[in-house]
Parts: sequence; structure tokens; C-alpha cells
Amino acid sequence: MIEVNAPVTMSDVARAAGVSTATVSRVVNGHYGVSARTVAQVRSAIEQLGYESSLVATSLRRSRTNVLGLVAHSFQSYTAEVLKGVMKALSRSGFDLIIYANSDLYGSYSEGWEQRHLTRLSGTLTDGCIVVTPWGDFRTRTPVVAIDPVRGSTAPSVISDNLAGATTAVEHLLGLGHRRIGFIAGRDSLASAWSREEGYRAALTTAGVPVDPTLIGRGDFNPESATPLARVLLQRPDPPSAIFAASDGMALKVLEVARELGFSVPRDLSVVGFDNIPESALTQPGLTTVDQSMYQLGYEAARMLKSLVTGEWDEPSQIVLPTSLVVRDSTAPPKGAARP
Amino acid sequence: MIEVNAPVTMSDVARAAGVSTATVSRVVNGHYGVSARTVAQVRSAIEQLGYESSLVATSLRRSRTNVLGLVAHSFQSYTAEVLKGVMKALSRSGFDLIIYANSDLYGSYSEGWEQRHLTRLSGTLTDGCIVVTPWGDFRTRTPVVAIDPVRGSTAPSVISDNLAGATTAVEHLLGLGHRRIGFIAGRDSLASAWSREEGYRAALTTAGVPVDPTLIGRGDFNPESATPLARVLLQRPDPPSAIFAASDGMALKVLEVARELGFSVPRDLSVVGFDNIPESALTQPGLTTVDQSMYQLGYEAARMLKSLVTGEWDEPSQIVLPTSLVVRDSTAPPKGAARP
DNA sequence: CCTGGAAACGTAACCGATAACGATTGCAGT
DNA sequence: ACTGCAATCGTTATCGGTTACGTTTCCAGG
Repeated sequence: MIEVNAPVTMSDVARAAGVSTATVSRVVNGHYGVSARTVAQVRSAIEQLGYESSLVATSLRRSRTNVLGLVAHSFQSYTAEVLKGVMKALSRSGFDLIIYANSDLYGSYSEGWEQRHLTRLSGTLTDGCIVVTPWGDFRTRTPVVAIDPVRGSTAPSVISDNLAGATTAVEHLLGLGHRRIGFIAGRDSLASAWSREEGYRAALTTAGVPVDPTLIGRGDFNPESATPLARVLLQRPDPPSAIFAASDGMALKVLEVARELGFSVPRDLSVVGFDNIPESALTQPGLTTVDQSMYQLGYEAARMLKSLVTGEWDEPSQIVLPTSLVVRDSTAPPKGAARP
Repeated sequence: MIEVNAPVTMSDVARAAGVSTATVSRVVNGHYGVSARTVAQVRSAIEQLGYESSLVATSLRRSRTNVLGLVAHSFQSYTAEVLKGVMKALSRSGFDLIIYANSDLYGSYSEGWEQRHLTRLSGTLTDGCIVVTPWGDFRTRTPVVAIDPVRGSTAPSVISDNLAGATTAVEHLLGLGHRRIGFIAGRDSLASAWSREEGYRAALTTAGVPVDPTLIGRGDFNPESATPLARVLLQRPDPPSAIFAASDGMALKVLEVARELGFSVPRDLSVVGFDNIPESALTQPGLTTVDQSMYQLGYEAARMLKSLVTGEWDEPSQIVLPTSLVVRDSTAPPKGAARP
């Protein structure tokens, strides 16, 4: 049986304590102008009735709610890591966090849901929002910080140094002697996907290796999107000797497909990812990847949002976090092993 | 620069369309009693102004909001998996999801925050809540479904068959010839922790092996809690030949400590976990564990909550999902290898 | 022409809480 | 005793949207 108590409202407390709702409100919020005796009465009434202020009613009336919002488009490892960073930054800061997720996440989903959620939240519920992987720029009443924004966005955002990271990754492969290096791209509306591809192209060009468009597969950061692309690359008569995937999730799928097709990694094929999600350290072989601290991304975004909300902003509105190459066991010199 | 538009309210739309807010509301909610011409006018005004109804205002007035809540105590892999199942169950159901997380997650946190958040949400914002790892029974206005509730709870809940799972796990070790089997327990206020310990004891007793209390370490499901416990067990002059941990998170820490102390798994030590989190398949060696589909747990909980909210409930209020043993590489016969 | 009734729409109360404002009281200063 | 000020507390407008109810409009039928 479900215990369905009538909700205890402020006026219930007021009636029980023999005061007005205004006084109760003052007591709840610790405002000035209530005698100690009254405070005690009200507190005891609150205690007895088990009153909790309604988040909704409060936020409707108040401008500040001390609640920050987060809108994400899915819940992969990526998001979970970001979340941990956000929580850490918010811990004991007085800000609570609301994550809003819509039910159309799977299936055909309407383009504008992020904007819709944002306006619905920022209306009054939250003091500001963090958006993970958005589709565009947003109009809101309250501040928004984007993690990995769309290309060309000028909104406050936190992002990794994707260009440098991707360049380093491909240079690593080139250094091992690879010349035919495949690439699996991310969702190209995102700045990160674009920069990673840029890094790939730049590293090749600098090394004097021509960019072969047929070695580039167009994924969308969704791990599943990489499977058919990897299959195509590896079933060619002349498969690449290495594949650089724009995300670890996709790189892990490449490993899967490689195993399935009888490629031994790293003997027959080298694989490099991007992100360094926890799983990447645990696979067999361990995935060489570009570390971007998603935890840090979340942490910085939350810190940035906090100061935007409290109005003490004095840092650049675009934070770029460094990346670093983590070499594990999925990369080795190519089979021919002709060191340049 | 942050674009701070004044929020577009319903009365803005009403003014623009030359009608009353009541009419706008009727149009927005598709109610009867508005002429086609007026509907068109209002719609166009909405379009032009970019109006979105405020979640807060709506939920304050309405009883139903079509938003479900989820309150979790942390964001481990466990929670992320549950979340995916919840999202799946809610996909295209018309229900949105709000996850509420408080900022005191790290650090000393007050016992009652789950209750506090629950009442704040259930006040008006949500039609019902899913609670992951609660401390107790809850008083709310709206339905609550618990995942892995506290011991003795009679509230609607979804839980794995922990007793059977744990029994099977220990029987697996016994079958391999282990007799000195250590156990690292979970937070004992939870039904799951209790059942898993029961399974451990039951399997030993059935096999005629006496339960040695000194082989039982009291963890709390937090991975970190397992580290010192594993150290104590493995640094004894007579360490157990196998350790069963009540969660994968803790089991992975056991592997870590084992490696650190020079134990080779599974040669010197067999390890079994419980949960089958994604990481467990990827470690080296792969962790033998009891699979409980956390995805399924979330999925069923959401399904249950949905029907509770819509009032079409006709299933038992406590769902028990089956578990199964997943044998990987972390278990083997003990070193002495005296097959019974 | 009058009436009945349904369709269309506006008015205002309401949800729970907050805050500006006004009213009351107590007390010190003169 | 009178004034002034501060402390205390109630009244009420307000946030944005929903809905019960009342009003107006309009057309068909008598």
C-alpha cells in the first residue's frame, strides 16, 4: 500500500503555529523580524507536521533557487564522468543539481528538445544550466555553459584541446611508421568532432602523407555508428594499418570488429581512441587514447556556471583544457615494420 | 556575452494574439472550445515569440505533470546502468525524467536528504519517484518505487534475487574445491547486502563448511571500503583461497589489492563479484560475477512507477529479477587443487 | 420575433510561497 | 504624556499557468 499523505503546506504550518504564512516563510528562510518565541513555535510546528518547502512554489516566486540544471542528450560513460565532475564542483556549495532528460531520447527525436528543456528549466526552476552536447546556441533567461559546444558557438563553454590531442595521436601513429591511417569521425556539427578531424588532417599533411578521403568514415560519436564503418574499412582489399577513432566508444567498437574479422591488435592493426573513458584502461589490449578529463570538463563547467550565476565572473568565457596521449597496448609499428 | 531575454509568458502570447490567457492555455493543451481561427492566431503568436510553457508554473497548478523523478545517492556505474533502463522504459511514453542530486553528496551528508528531496519533488514537480539506494521508507504524496530498498521495506520495489545469486556464486567456489572463502559485505542496512550475506552463509552451511566470522569483512558497497578489508584478509598468515565480494566495485578493489600484494589471480586467489558492471568484463583477468541486470532493474522500476502513476497497477508490488552466474577468468581451483 | 442551447471566450479564483508594504506594539527619550 | 523608532507580524499583490464558472455570441427551431 502506498502511503499518500496530503501534502503539508506552509499555511498548514501557519495554522498549527497560530501565525501567518509570512512569518513561517521568514522563519524558514531565517529572515529578520521574528521573535525567538515565535521562531520556536513555528519550528516545532514544522517538525511535527514534517513540512518541507515546495521547490516548485519557491522557484516560481523567487528569482534565485540555488538549483543548477544539466541537460544531456544521452547517458554514456562520457556523461557519467562529466556528472561526477559537476557534482564535485557543486559539493557543499549550496547549489543542488537537476538533470533533465526527456523521454524521446531513444527513437526519432525532435531537434529542438534541448532548447525546449532549457527554457522550461530556466523559466524559474534553475539559476543556470550546463548543456552537454547541444545542437546550437540557446536563448535563455539564465546563464548557460556548454560542454563541447557546436562549431562556431561563442557561448560560455568548456572544451578540450581537441586539435592538439588529435594531432598528437596521429603523430604517434606516424612515428610508429603507419602511413595508411583510417579515421572515424564524430558528429560533425560539434566543434570537438571538427577539431579532431582537423588534427588528423594536419598531422598527415605535415608529415607529407596525402589525406585519403576513402579512409575517413563518418560516425556521430555514438559507439554503434562505428561498427559498420570499421567493417567497411577493414574489409577493403587494402585495409589501413591503423585507425584513429574520434571517441573511445567508437574505438572500442573498432576493436570489436577487428577481433571479429580476425585482425590481431596491435599486430595487424593499431587503434587509437579519444576521451580515455574508464573502460579503455580495462580492455584487452588496453586502448591507446587521448586523455581528456571529462571529469575536469564537468568540474570546470560547474565552476564557471557557479560564478556566472553569482555574478563574480572574471575568467575567459571559453576554457580550453589540455589533453594528453595515453599509450597503451593497442598501437605498435605496422606489420611491414619499415621504420622510416 | 550572455543573451538574457526576458522570459516569454503566457500573457505575452495572449496580448500578442489579442485573447485571454485562458484561451492560450486551452490552445496549448488542445482543449475544446476554441475556434479554428483563434487557434491559428494563438499558434502564430506562440511561434513568433518562441513561447514555452513553464514547467514550474504548470506543475504548481496541475496535479499531473508527466514528469517522473529519480533520486540517487551517487553516480557510479551502477546508477548509470539503472538510468539507461529507466530512460528506455520512459522513451516515448510522454513522461520526462528529472534527476535530483544534492550538493552534499561528497562530504558528511545529513541522513535525511533523500526524504527532503523526495518531498520537495513530489510536492508538485513530479508525479512519482524512483529511489535508488534509500535509507528508509518514505512519506510522500506521490508513488515511490525503490530499487534495492532497505531491509524490511514493504514499499513498491524492484530487486534482484540476491539470495539465489550469492548462493550460486559461493557454490561455484565450493565446486572448484575452495573451503576457506572470504566475504566482503555491503552496507548492511540494505536488503541486498543482507541477502547476499545470507546466500554466502547458506551455501557454506549446506556444504558443511563452518562459517568463519574472521573471514567476513564489513564493507558498505563503496569500492573504496573494500581496499583495507581485502588487505586485512590477504595479509593474514592463512589467507582465504577465494574471496566473494558483495559488489563488483568492491571485487575490483580486491583484484587491485591482490595484485599489489603479489597474489596471482586466479592461481593464488579466486575472486567473485556481484553486479556484472561493464568494467568487470574488461578487467584482466575478467571477473567472475553474478549478473544482475541493472538496466533491467531500472527498466522495471520505471514501468512499475508509470503504472502506479497512471493508476493501472495490477502486478505484485515487489518485483524480483533473476540473477545468473557469469564465469570468467578470476576463478579457478585452489592451489592445493585437492578436488573433493 | 422570441427562445433555447451550444459554442466561444473572458473573469477571477487558485496552486504555494515570497516580499513589499502597512499596521500594531513596546520602549526609550524628552 | 507624547513622540519617534525599531521590532514584530499580518495583509496582499505577485509569480505563470489552469480551470470553474459566467457571459456573450450566434444560429436553429418554434
